[in-house]
Amino acid sequence: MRSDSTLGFALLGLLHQAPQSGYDLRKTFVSTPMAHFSDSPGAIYPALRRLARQRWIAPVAGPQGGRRRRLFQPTTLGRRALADWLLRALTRDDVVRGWDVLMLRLAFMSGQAPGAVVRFLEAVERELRGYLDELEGFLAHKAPKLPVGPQLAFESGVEGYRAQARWARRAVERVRRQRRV
Amino acid sequence: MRSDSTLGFALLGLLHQAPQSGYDLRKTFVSTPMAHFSDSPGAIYPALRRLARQRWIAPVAGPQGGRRRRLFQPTTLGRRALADWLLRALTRDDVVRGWDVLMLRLAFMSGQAPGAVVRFLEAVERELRGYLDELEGFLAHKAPKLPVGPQLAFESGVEGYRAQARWARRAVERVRRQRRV
DNA sequence: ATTGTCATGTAAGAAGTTACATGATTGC
DNA sequence: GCAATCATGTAACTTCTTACATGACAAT
Repeated sequence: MRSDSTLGFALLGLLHQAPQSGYDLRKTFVSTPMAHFSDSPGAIYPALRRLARQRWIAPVAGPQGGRRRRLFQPTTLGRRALADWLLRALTRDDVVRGWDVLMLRLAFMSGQAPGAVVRFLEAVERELRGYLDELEGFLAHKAPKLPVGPQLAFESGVEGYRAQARWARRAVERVRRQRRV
Repeated sequence: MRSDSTLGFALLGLLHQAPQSGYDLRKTFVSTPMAHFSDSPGAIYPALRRLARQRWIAPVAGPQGGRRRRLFQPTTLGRRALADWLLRALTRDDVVRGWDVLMLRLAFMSGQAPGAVVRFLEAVERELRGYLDELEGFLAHKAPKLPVGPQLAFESGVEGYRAQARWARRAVERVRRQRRV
């Protein structure tokens, strides 16, 4: 049992920051601009049960009295699974089709081994440059023959990847500078 | 019956360009860089059956002999449904969370009423600017207090929306110029 | 006491994934 | 004849969505 949905890892990462209830997690999803997860109880409570079933999280004794709240906390196994997921080697596919997931991993990565963020960002930039080289070929030779609609849609994609590559470059420099201090 | 999954509309749009078989559509998905749809038969054939069941597409008599192939073609009802989907009014949510779907709509929009593409792109830019205004507020006041990871992840998002806004601006100008000729 | 909101949950169904199954046809 | 591949399909499973259900606490 070494896998879960993205939602599962998002919950695991948030619980790693602080033990919380399902209701707390839902509130985080509605009030936070960074990730676009659903706040539906039909997704969150079953996901929490999945995590609990495979012993990645466990209930914590909360404050007695007041409203009923079930607080959860990652287990040792869960922390290891989170670290594995965060530090997993990057693939081209992660960068091309899974940008949101990558940014989720980046957001949770601060607490991991020093240097992990730098290595992660360097890998992101490397894969992006590689993919952009492929795209430039298509852009030069085949894209001009397309109708306006598809052509614009394709260019939007290319511009997106370019922007991400620039962002990655600056991010690497910034994190390197910070660590040196 | 006025809805379907994104995959359903992608198939409908491709069938509108030319009657094809499920196998043809799968090949389009693997060989085309613009949309990242799955080529799995377990997704495509059931989706085609859904479309056929609600009378949006119908089988066409293909060339006799040769391999067995079931060609499909949109019905009048299906063409109308496609047009409705393509020309549907834009929401903030379409732009913020559904970029890929928007670009799919743009790619299929060439065949629709003249001016549709311009109006579409103008709406995209308008919604993007509005959302960016919201983001700038967060970026100035709350983002600096975040840890590096979340901060970078957030900035990546902002950079993405900025790039899309620039792209939309240029796209509007280009399409306007073309139409004037 | 009653009403609202907090907090957790479940049921039914949609859609996609992986993996397997099945013929038919083509190329050699 | 036989292997490869073309082409369609199905089965089991996972996850998420929408909508409803339930009860406990809080405020008045």
